[in-house]
Amino acid sequence: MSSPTQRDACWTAVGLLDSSGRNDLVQSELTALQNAGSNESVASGETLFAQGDRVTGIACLIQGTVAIHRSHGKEHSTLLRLLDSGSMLGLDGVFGSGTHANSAVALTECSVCWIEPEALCELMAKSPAVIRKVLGRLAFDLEASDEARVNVVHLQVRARLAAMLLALRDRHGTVDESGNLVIRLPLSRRDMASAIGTRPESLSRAIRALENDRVASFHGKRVVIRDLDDLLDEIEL
Amino acid sequence: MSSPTQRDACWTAVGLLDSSGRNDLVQSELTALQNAGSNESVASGETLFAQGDRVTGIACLIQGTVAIHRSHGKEHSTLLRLLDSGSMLGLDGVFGSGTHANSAVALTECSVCWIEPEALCELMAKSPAVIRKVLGRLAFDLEASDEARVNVVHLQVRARLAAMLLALRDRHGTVDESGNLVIRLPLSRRDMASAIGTRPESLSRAIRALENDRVASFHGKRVVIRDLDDLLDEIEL
DNA sequence: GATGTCGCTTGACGAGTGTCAAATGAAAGA
DNA sequence: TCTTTCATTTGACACTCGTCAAGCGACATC
Repeated sequence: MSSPTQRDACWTAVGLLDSSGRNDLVQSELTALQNAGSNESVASGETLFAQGDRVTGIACLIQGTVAIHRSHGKEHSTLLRLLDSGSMLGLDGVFGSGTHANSAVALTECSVCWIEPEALCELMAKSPAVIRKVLGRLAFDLEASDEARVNVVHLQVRARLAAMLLALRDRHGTVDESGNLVIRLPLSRRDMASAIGTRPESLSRAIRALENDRVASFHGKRVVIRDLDDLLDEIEL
Repeated sequence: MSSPTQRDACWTAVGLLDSSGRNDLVQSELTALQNAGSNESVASGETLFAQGDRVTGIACLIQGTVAIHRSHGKEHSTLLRLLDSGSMLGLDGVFGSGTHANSAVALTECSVCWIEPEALCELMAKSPAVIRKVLGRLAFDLEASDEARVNVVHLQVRARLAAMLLALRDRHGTVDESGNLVIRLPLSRRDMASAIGTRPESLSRAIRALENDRVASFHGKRVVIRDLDDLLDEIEL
C-alpha cells in the first residue's frame, strides 16, 4: 500500500518520528507525500470508518479536519471530538475492543495515510518516543472527554458554547487587523449543537444570547470575539 | 521503596506481566505482597492523589475500589469513574500534562503499590505486552468516558441509573440462591448521583421509580434485580 | 435519654431546554 | 429567474430536573 520511505514520511508528518530521527524535513516530506499522491485523499463528508467496523488500520491525518461521531439509538448522534492534521485516528479501537466504537467523518477535504496496526506496534517496540506519542494522544482525548462530560453536567448551553469556542481557538482561531480573535468554525450548526450536547434550536438561542451581550458576533461560520476575557467569564459562572 | 521481586509481584497483580512470564503465581504473589506489607495500605476515604498535584508515580491498585473525581468550581464535583483491583491509576496524568487532572479517593480500604513513571517506561520498552496493557487501560477509560457523555446527553436520569447498575454488574455483582442479580453498591447516594451527572434528590426519585416498576429493589447499598432484561429495556428507551 | 450531626428522602416550585411547528434564508437545479 | 430543497432561526409550549425547604432515620456524643 505504501513504500517504506513513504511510510516514514507519514510517521514524521503526524509527529511520530523525532525530527532528529531518520527524517528531519517534516514539512517538505509532507508536501512531497501529498504531491506523490501516495496517501488517500478523502472528500469532505466522506466516512473514514464507521461505528461497528472492524479495525483494519490507523489513519494518520496529514491534512484536514475529522469529526468523531457516536450514534446512539436510531436518530441520536453525538459529536465527540474533532481531530486536526497531525492526529492519529482509531487508536481507541485498536487497543480496545478491536472494533470502532465511533465513526470518523471528514469535515474538510483530507489527506490520510493508513497504517496497519502491526506496523504501529513494531514502531512502538523500537522507539519509546513513539509510545509516548500514542499514549499522549489517548491521554489527551481522555482528558478532553472527561472535561466535556463535566461541562455538560455543570454548565448550561450558553457556557458550553463559550467553552467550545475557546477550544476551537487553538487550531481554528486567527487574529484580524484590529486585534480581534476570529474563529472559522469547521462545523455546521447541527454538528456544533451535537458537540456541546444540545439541539440546533437551543444552540441558535445561545448564539443570539452571546451576540446580544456583545460577547461574540456570528457571521455564518465566522465568529469574531473582541475581548477574550468576556468568553472566559462565561464559563466561570 | 520496594525490592525488585516485590515490584515484579506488583506488576503481576495488576496484570502487567503475563502469567507465562517471570512470575506465574498471580494470586499467591498478591497475598504474599499483602502479608509482607510492602505496599501501602490506604484507608477508606483517604486521597491517593489530588487534582492539580504533580504526578510522582503510577498507583497500581492491588485491592479495593477507588473513585476518580473532578472538582469544578467551588462546590461542584463529578465522579468520573471507578477503578477496581488490577487497575493502574494516574496514567492520564503521566502521559498528559504531568499534573493530575482529577483526584483519586479510596472508597474501600485499599492496598496500593506505587511505581515511578520511569520504571513503567522501562518496562514498556522491554515488553510489548506491557505497552498493550497500558494502552488498553487508556482506551477503555476513553471509551467509557465517551459512553457516559453520550448517556448524560441522550438519556434521562432513570435510564442513566439503569446504565450505571449494569456497569457495576461486572465487578460488584453476584447472583443469589434464587438466581437474582445482586449488586453491592460501592458508593454513597451522593457519589452515585455525581457519577450519573445528577443530584441526590433526583437520584432518589429515580430509585423510587425503578422500585415502583419492579425493575430493581434497593435496600441500602444492596440492589436486587430479578430480570436483567428489565434493566436493559430502561436504556433502550 | 436527650441532643446534634449527617445522609437520605419527600414535597413544591421554577428555570432551562427539548419538542413541535412555522417562518426565513441560502444554495442548487430547472 | 423561479422553484425546490435543506439548514437555520424563531416562537409557543411541555416536561424533566435542579433548587430550596422540611422531614426522617441512623449514629455518635453529651
